Amino acid sequence: MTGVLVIEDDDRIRLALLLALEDEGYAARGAATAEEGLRAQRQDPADNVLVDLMLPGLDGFECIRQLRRDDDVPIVVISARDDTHDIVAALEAGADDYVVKPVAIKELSARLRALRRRARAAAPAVSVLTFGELEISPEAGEVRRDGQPVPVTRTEFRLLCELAEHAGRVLSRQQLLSRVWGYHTGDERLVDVHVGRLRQKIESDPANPRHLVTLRGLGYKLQR
Amino acid sequence: MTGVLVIEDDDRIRLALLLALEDEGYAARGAATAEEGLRAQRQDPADNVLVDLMLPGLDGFECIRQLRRDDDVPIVVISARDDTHDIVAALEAGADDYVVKPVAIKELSARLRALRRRARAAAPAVSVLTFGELEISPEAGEVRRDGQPVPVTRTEFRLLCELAEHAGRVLSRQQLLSRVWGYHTGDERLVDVHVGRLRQKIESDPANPRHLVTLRGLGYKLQR
DNA sequence: ACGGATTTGTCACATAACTGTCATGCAACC
DNA sequence: GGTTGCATGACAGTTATGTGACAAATCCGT
Repeated sequence: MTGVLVIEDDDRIRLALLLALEDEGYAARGAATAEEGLRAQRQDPADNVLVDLMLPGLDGFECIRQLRRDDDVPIVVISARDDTHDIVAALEAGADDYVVKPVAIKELSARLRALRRRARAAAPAVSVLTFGELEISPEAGEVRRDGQPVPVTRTEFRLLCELAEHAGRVLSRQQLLSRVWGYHTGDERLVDVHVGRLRQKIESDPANPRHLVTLRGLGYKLQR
Repeated sequence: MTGVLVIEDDDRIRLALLLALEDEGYAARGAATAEEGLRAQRQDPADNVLVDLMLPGLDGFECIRQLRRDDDVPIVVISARDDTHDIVAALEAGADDYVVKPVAIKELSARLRALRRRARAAAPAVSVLTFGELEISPEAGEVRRDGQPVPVTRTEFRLLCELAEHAGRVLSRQQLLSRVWGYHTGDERLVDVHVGRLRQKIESDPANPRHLVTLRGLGYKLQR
């Protein structure tokens, strides 16, 4: 089923849209603010996003930009204003289409379909981060060494991804604890243990790590 | 320079569009009939096509279909009629966008740009997804293993399609719940059960799945 | 509308896998 | 040489997953 996320602050309109979309066979979810919508999309990406321009807090334009930053999802603006400036600005910000409220659900649905037709094809090669003989693919949830899959646990994988995302930079134990575990306090030795386990799996000589290196007194970093 | 082909029978409007588009930095050409437009596009493909719906002879819808047959060019309909039926029909026929005359040239230009951003590298849509000995045909609603049809239930089929569409990527139980079942909350174990049943049917050794694999703590993925 | 067959969702349980803590020992630093 | 920081192995508690059983819901032909 195709998922749609509706970001719209007016409860009545949002609900109406959600119901109409579900009638059309979509799995529709709603968000009342840009922040909520961004969070929802990050957690469980929908296949389309509808966004109103006039939102409390973060406005629609900014919302679009942030959605675009880490996602290629088709974005349709639903606005009450039929104004060239707004339309151009929204499209420039990264939106794919702009419709003016009120809009017939059939039209909306057709526009979404047309967009997905485009988006699908332009699609997907799973991205891979490479560190010498190491390959890390966050999307595939997979780590390979010399092309061979390496079984890593969830925590190890998250830790590795975190380090890979900031390749070449030191991350302190505190930073890792907070980003990987969500702890904002806790025993920093925990990080050591997991780094150790990870090394056993991804380093050819775990005692003399080449990629996952310690910076005494600072933390760890992943290098090429 | 970006080329645009304008298919519009009204000389005044066509000329006005051509001039405005050139002002915007496009290399614009015109055609007064669908036949002429199709010929022009075949001979020297433009990067975008604008087409009016009301054309003498071959009408706009048919024109779009024929353009689509051998070309993946972004097509924008420019029509005088703001009618849901027309919009839906045009998009279904293969158009990418539909704007109502008169339209601000800045808006048109922005829409063209947004479309080109999406324009795909020609990739014929595959109707059968293959994973080793497994064949999944979403359109035919059929799954085969070594060429033999495998009876799967509707839920299993949707689940399989969802995984197949995102081949090689992990999908969390949440994502699957929301995309296959439309639940946005619920018991994640439900996914496990159906994955298990699916494995019984599509894996040669269900206890050691080769395609429908578990990523502990992350979710499931389908791989080749 | 009815009854049987199929499908779906829930539950409970077994088990394998993972996590965090701790203690110990080594290495680097001053 | 003393101190601090780090690596590592062991271990027990916790969690995640696979699976069989079962009841509710749905489908389907009559």
